[in-house]
Amino acid sequence: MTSRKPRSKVTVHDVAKDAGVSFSAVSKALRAAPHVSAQMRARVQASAEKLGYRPHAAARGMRGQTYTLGVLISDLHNPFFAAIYAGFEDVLAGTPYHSFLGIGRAEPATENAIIDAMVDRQMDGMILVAPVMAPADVRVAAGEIPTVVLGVHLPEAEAFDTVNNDDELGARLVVRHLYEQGRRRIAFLSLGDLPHPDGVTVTHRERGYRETMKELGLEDAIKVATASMETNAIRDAATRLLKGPDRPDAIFCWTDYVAFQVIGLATELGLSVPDDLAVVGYDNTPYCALPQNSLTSVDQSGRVLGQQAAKMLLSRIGGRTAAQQYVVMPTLVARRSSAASGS
Amino acid sequence: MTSRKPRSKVTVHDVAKDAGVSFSAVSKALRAAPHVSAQMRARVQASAEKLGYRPHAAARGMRGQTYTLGVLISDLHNPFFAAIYAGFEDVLAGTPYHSFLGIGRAEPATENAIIDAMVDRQMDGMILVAPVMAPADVRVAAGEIPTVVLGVHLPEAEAFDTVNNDDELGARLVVRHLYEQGRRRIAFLSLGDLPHPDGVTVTHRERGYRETMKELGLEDAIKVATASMETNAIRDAATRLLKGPDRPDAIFCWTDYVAFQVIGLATELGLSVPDDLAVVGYDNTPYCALPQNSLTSVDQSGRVLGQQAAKMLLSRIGGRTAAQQYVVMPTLVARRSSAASGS
DNA sequence: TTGTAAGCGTTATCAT
DNA sequence: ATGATAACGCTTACAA
Repeated sequence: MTSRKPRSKVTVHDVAKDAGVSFSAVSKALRAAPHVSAQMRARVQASAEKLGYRPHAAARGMRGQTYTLGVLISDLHNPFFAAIYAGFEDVLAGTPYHSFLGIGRAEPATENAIIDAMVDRQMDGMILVAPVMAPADVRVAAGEIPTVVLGVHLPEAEAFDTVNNDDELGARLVVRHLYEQGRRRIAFLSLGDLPHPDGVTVTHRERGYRETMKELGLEDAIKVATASMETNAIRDAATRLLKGPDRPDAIFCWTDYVAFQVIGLATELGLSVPDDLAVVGYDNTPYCALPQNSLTSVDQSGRVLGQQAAKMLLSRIGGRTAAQQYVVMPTLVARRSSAASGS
Repeated sequence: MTSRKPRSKVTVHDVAKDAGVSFSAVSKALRAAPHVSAQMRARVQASAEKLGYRPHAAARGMRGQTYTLGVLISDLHNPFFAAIYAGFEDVLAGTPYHSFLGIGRAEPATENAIIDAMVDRQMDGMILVAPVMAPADVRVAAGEIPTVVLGVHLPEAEAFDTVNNDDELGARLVVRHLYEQGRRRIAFLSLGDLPHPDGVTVTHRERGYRETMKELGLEDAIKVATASMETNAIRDAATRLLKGPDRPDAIFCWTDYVAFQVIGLATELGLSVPDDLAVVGYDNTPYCALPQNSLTSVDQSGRVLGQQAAKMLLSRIGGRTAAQQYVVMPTLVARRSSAASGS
């Protein structure tokens, strides 16, 4: 049973009066600051509880912390981010912090504007999830408040921490799996129009793809197509692949949603998945498991990534200054979409 | 080209010194307050620009507005909310306001905690998207800051505005459409375990379903199953429907994701969609259009809902006190999943 | 251990 | 039209 009490604008002064102590004692007692007797703490807490005291975040922000963390997410559509955020909340649940999301729409200008807004609001820290802004700008932003970057490889980072899955390895797993299933003409469907491709996950996935193809002696079969996230762009790029010469017998898509589009298009064109065409995605979002997709995908355990990012942010807020890099190993989840052809 | 300048902690005092005026003049000039000469405004703006001045939101929050709006969203997984948020941003783009999201996880306690956090941070207003908390608590919350509720029917609302699609009509469209396609044993797969079902969209959809079934003389065929949003719960409920006696020839699912699960399960059970079973969803999310789903669904134009909610919130912040109710008409988007059987 | 006092950067109210 | 001054509610030295 939850029930809201109307906020009564109770201040430290009111609590102090009720408890019969000074207002600064209240401030200390409530934050469990040092040099406060247990007796004092008990009295203050009782009064605060009774009056329904809630600290005024703006006032706090002027001198101390706001207990607010910002999370910049590039795209609200991708269900993978929901998993990341869930992990984030797992860790924050036991703390006095609250988190709020800003949506960056995968535009550098928007991302920068949101970061400004977070800094202006004196947030205690922020997590940037798969930002597409310039790495140089990330560096500057991280100089303003404690920052953890998730989903961009910036190993030379000093002012902030990074959390990633090993995208190159994920791509390697995919290509080797497809090879084992008998595929040879394996194409990679990548993300186009990236303003700052360096370090971005898709760039690393492409590298893993290219290198593994070479290792397998398939250098001549390397084929990379690109498309922005608009439905039509994906459709056009996939159509060119499937109707062009040397039709691939497998398409590795940089993220699941693209793979779903490819499966749909292939079906429309009368191609059987997986007999005529194997399709693989990345992120292992919930839709992959649906039988009509049954999409092979790479799982990078978003929840763990989110948990790790939150832990690192808290420790950085706690005073750590040495940068940390966390990398989790992805795993391949094989489903029908990449079964051996003719099986 | 966007480039971040390091935040230099420039205050109104610094700007005042540079411009050679008093700091209070700066405050007024920058907000375009009345009784400020054009000359003064120009000088102040020039200095502010030069120094990279950015108002300190926490300090603002203590006296005036924070220019921060909160958006409470119940579930990050549902791509429909992305459309709503896009509409919201459409309107906010031309204003000095920034919006931040809190994720309520469809739990009343979490929702209340987030609203508290928003109020404590002195946000200027909030939009609650499909909250599941008690209507009484919504009322109390709305008494604290300007509020617009989207996705809950509360026509008696006084302290806040509401924005909705006509869920009852949406359900009517679905049932009549299925009837026209020759379906007679039409089941409704609803959401279970709702702590406060009154006014919630799914409740209205169920009502529309029941009433239309009666109007069509199908009262005896009314069958309502419920499932929470967990994958297993949906699967179990759908299995009971499809393996039980009097198997329905159509299932109307309260939201698209449930419908995708049903399509998958039906396929697994060897049932043809739409020949053996028609499936219909609600929200018309992007996945509906994929050929492997080709899901008939009800479009409630989330973007328009979001735009409307934002406009109403701004006008309420601007001083309006009379409550407003906005209702948009949904439309049915027919696809293969509900085609006439045997066609 | 507790209380006093000084800010934090704004906005708003008053003189001028 | 402009400038000085008093809040806003809190944290944090510093004094008692």
